Parts: sequence; structure tokens; C-alpha cells
Amino acid sequence: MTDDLLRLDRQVCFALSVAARNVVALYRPLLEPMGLTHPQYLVMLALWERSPRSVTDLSTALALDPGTLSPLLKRLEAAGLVERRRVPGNERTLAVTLTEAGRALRASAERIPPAVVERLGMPVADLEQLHAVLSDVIAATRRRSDPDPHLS
Amino acid sequence: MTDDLLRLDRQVCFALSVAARNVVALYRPLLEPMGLTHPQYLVMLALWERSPRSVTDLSTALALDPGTLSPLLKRLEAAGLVERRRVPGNERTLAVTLTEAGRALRASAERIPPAVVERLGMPVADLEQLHAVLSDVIAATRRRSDPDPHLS
DNA sequence: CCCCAATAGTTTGTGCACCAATCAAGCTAC
DNA sequence: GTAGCTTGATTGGTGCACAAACTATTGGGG
Repeated sequence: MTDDLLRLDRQVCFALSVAARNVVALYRPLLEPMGLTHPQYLVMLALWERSPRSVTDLSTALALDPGTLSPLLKRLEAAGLVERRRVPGNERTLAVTLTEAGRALRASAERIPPAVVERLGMPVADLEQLHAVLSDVIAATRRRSDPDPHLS
Repeated sequence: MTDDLLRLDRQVCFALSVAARNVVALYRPLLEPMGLTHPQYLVMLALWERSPRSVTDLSTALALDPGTLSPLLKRLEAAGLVERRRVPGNERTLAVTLTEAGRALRASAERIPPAVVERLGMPVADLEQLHAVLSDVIAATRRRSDPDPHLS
């Protein structure tokens, strides 16, 4: 039974889930003083790249359901990092804009990636290779049937 | 700014999260007819390897909080796949045992890993390599400070 | 012009994940 | 032998993730 396909320690999905959870857990103590959760951090990364963005745009960029994003953005607004107002001349799309505080937060965020790499203690080359393989996996999951299930 | 450390498409954590979510999404249509969610599937894998297991034991094996497992196991019990009773002679640990239906479900589960691999359409060698790298990452996250944050 | 389909967000419901607090059962030390 | 620590599981609270239903604009086509 050493070739049992159902052995837990053989499952890529299991390794993937645990790795993702553990790595996110590494961010927690770093993000907590900034008042961010990890998904919120990712949204901020997206906004630091380009500031007025619609919910749909963010949803595509982050591969996240709009239904997940909607309350998350409200929490960012409550935290004063973001403003949510309707686009003038288009009452149906929402413009999510960084506030001054949101823009300022970027400075503290710059310390995060190096801190995580340091905590992981893995060679950067390995991380880059991991990133490449993960991109392949993501591409593979999108190839099949509809790209990104729920984001039709 | 091409070497900006905060660019979304550079973040390993982001790729890891998306890959994990997308791969789990691949399982959803396969597990749904079995009445299982992905975390429940992982618990069943653990139980198919060894059947009376305590919550703590499962918690360690799956790297999951007991607080997450507790309601999940109740749902598995409600689905008739598992029985939860106290260990005789030790009223504080819980024995989670497969029912006949739970044991029987394994047959259908055997079709899942090949189906997922087929849907991913990636060379098996690549998947094995991914598994190896992910194991390294998991080991790295455990090395640092306390192994597995919340599971003290 | 108006109906209608498509688009953009929000809401609701279920389940997962984590943390902190709680509780009961078992152990240990004195 | 009991006081107090430890262990094993549960509970409650917050936030994420997904599906499905819903609302409200917008843009076309007849």
C-alpha cells in the first residue's frame, strides 16, 4: 500500500493548503501592528499599484469574488485607508481610492517582504522557483474549463 | 520601479493563496456529489489511514486548529460518515471513528486524485516537484519560532 | 422611446480558519 | 487527598471564501 493514492502526505492539495496557511500565518504578526489582515494587505498592494480601482477590477486582479471583496473594502474604509464613492457619471461602478493614510501606510509595508523572507530562511532562488511553479499551477487551473470558476 | 518588492505579481504569498484556492476549486465539483467539502475530504483521508483518532491527533496531522475541527467533525457525524464518542476509561479525549458509510466512501474517493491530475493537465513529475518544494516551505515555516503558530 | 439583457455591487447563507476564553477530566505534588 | 497545573475538547467572535439571489444602473435593439 505504499503507492496508495489517497495517502495524506502525498496530496499536493494538502501541502498547498498547509503551506498557504502557514505562510500567511508568518505575515500575521507583521501585519497586525498595521491593522491589516493578509487579504486586506493584498488589496492594499493592488491599490498601491493604481489607485482608483473598481471592485470588478480588484476582483480580477486578486482572483477574489466580488462578494468577498465588498465587506472587506468596507472594513478598509472603516479603518480610514480607503474611500468608496460612486464614479461620477457612472452610478453603478464604485471607485475605491486610497486615502492619505492609505498611501502613507505603504512605507511601513515595505519592511514586510524582507521580514518574511528572513523568517522563512529559505534561499531567494528557491522562492523564485516556487513562484514560477505556482504560476504554472494557476495557469493550469485557469486553462481547464472556465478560467477561475466563479469569476466567469 | 521594476524591482519594487511590493508588486502584487511578485508576492509568493499571493501566488500561494491563489494556487491553493484554485486547486481546491478543482476538487469542488468532484467532492460535491460525495457530500464533502475539501477540508472534510482531508479529514476523511486521515481517518482512512487510521480509524479511531482523537481530535488532537487529527489536529496535528492536518495542521488545523481543534476549534476548526470540532464543528467540522460534527458535520461529518451529521452526514453519517463518522461517530464521535468518548474514549471509555478516558472521558476527556474523543474517539472519532469511521462508520460503515464512512469506510465505504473510500471507494468513490479513489477516483478523485487521478481526476484532479487529469484536470490540471500538468506532468506528474512537475506535481511531485511542487510537492517537494511545498514540503520545504512548510518545514521552513515550522522551523521559525514556534512550530505551527497556534498548535503550540 | 422603451423594454430587456448585460453589467456592477451588495446581501445572505454555509462553511472554514484563527484566537481567546471556558470547562471538565486527569495528573502531580505536596 | 486535595490543590492546582495540564490536557482535550468546545464555544464564541471576527474575518475570509464561495454560491446564489437580489438591486440598480446602463446600454442596445426594436
